Amino acid sequence: MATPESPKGTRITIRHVAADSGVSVAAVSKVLRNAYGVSEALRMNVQASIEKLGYRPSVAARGMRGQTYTVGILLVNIDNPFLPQVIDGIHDKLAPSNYKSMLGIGRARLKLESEMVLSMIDNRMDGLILVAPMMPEKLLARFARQIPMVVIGHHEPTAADFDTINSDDRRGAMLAVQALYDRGYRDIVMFSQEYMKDQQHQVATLREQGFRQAMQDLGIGPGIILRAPEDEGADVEAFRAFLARPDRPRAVFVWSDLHALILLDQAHKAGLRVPEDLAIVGYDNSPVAGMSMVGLSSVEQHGRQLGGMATEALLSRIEGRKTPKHLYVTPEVIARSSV
Amino acid sequence: MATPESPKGTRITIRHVAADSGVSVAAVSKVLRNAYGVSEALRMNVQASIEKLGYRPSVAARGMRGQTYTVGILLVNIDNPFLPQVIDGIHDKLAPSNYKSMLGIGRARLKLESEMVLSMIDNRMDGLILVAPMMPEKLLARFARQIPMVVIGHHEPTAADFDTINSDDRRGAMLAVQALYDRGYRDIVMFSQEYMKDQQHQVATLREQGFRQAMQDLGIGPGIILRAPEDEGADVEAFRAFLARPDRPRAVFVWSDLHALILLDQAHKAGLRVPEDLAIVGYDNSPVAGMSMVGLSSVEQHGRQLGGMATEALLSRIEGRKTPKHLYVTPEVIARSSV
DNA sequence: ACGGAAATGTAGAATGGTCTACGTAGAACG
DNA sequence: CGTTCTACGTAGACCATTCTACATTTCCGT
Repeated sequence: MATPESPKGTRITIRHVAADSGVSVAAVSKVLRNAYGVSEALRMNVQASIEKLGYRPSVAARGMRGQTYTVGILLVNIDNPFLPQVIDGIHDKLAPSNYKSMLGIGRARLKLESEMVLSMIDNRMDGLILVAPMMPEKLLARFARQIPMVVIGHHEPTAADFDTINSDDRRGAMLAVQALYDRGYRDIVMFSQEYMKDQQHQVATLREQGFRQAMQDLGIGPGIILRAPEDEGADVEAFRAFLARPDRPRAVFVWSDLHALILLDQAHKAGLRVPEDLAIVGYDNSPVAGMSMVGLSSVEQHGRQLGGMATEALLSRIEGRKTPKHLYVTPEVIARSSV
Repeated sequence: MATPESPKGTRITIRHVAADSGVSVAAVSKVLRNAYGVSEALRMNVQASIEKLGYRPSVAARGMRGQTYTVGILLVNIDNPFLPQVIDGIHDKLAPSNYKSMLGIGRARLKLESEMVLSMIDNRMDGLILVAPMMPEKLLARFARQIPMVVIGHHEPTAADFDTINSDDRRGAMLAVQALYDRGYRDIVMFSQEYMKDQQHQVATLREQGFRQAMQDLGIGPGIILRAPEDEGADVEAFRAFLARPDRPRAVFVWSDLHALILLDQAHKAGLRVPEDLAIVGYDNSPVAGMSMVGLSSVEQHGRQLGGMATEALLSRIEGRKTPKHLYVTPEVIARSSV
């Protein structure tokens, strides 16, 4: 199992293996790729040499003609609590295959994000999974034409060149409103993502639609949507101002746990009782939400499942599938002490 | 700025650039690498063609002979709150250089961890930063002989083939004890990592040493160290049992916030008042700790700085430095309502 | 104006695999 | 027993770059 020392400081290549097992280089290559036309005897023979010499194929060399057996995963950023589950889901599905994964972090910046994708293409990766990317459909489509691609957490239901796997965000928002309604709340507002161009297919937008829909269906108003700025500090200020309003509604649906937690924190600091003075429902069901002193109600997205489905889609796409898939997972409200 | 469509579905290579600008392939290569022996005129000419054609060098092909300008970052796992800061620190220092980064996740499993490192070597990356790796010194050293390497969050002060960048964990533990002492606590225990072989240089071990040292220096006993099992569920049970003990000490220093938060959660569930019935200090100063309803005191490791220093070390090592560096950053206690 | 050094550019091998085309041996078939 | 087919294996081109020589030009000081 351990990696033997390379004998002479020089790396072991496919040629060494071929020499050791007394076959051609091409034959070894075939064994490595499980390609057609190798007898069991040859395979065993070559495998033995590979183990003996501790040979590992160079991904770089492979990439020049064939596959690299590496898939790239692009994350919006590293601290979103939604991500670990998704990644676990991906890794679990990837483990039995002989594919590896490499991650890139977009840091929620468009330029960095596309820079990372390009870099993954430069690395000749076999396919990409983008998690909650910020880039517009046009850019996604352009990249997708160069490499098999699956997108999680970004709605693009008519995209022809890549697959999308999403939680049903409209549904999730509706469930959140329903949960508040069931507990007697009627004056409900939503805190959503800061407005940005090109966001018609962002998850936040879908959640806004679900929110409005539910409010209307239940006959409790048009559904007022507020937006806090994204910058550190400004968001806190916005929440504080909201909490200080004399006409403050008694219930809030926040588009992400990250922000819901800040709101909850501020409410706590302002001496408000939760849920008596203010009820809150977040989105993501992050681990922190479950702590007893936090008790934030939240919408569970089943990230692990999303990751698994995305991986299956990607692998089949690498195998050659061209027709796009656009799949959804139904979310679920986890009610805690904040409602 | 936008990437132009590749003209014929076939990728643009250095040859196209050479043809377009009317120079040799080697000349273009020189421009790309900022190599010696290119006139300003040539450089401008070639650069223009590169922009015009939207050429991007293939990392895979580069890896076959030269550098890939990619550094690999290996993380223990994805949900440790200590990591985002470190990664930000790395990225900030990497941004001005023309290096890119790719991440791998070890999922706290030794086999997976070394598998990832090997994979990064197979990818011909130029260097590696390992964050809190689990693997023993011997394995680290073996890898370090194959690729420039810097390790964060793993003490190996005598390692000859790689650098280590660490928070001064002994010091951090001592500061934590001191903080509790200053507030009048005398019966202090430590919750540390589950015992594992080969851990003499793990951060937890150093923190244990610091804890014992401080307890002795202050003359308040030998310093009792408890260990909770790592598995989900069992740890909760262990904490609950601890809290139920009739002779339970009034103050606890926990080796990581991840566990401190679980303890705090259980204390809260058990109806204990913090800090009146139980004082807690954690380690990592994770964002959650700062929330007002959590208020966990914790030791700040200055992860961003660690990441930055590691990156500088790695780049100089890639440039050819061989003599090892072993650097430390002094931590700091952030006192909150839990003490 | 001359000769050596420095600056600039080029040709072609090298890198470590994969893939296409093809040769060969044995099996099946008539 | 000859023919065809199939399974197995091989030779050699190929991928996109870097790097090592080397050739050519320019620059200077004398």
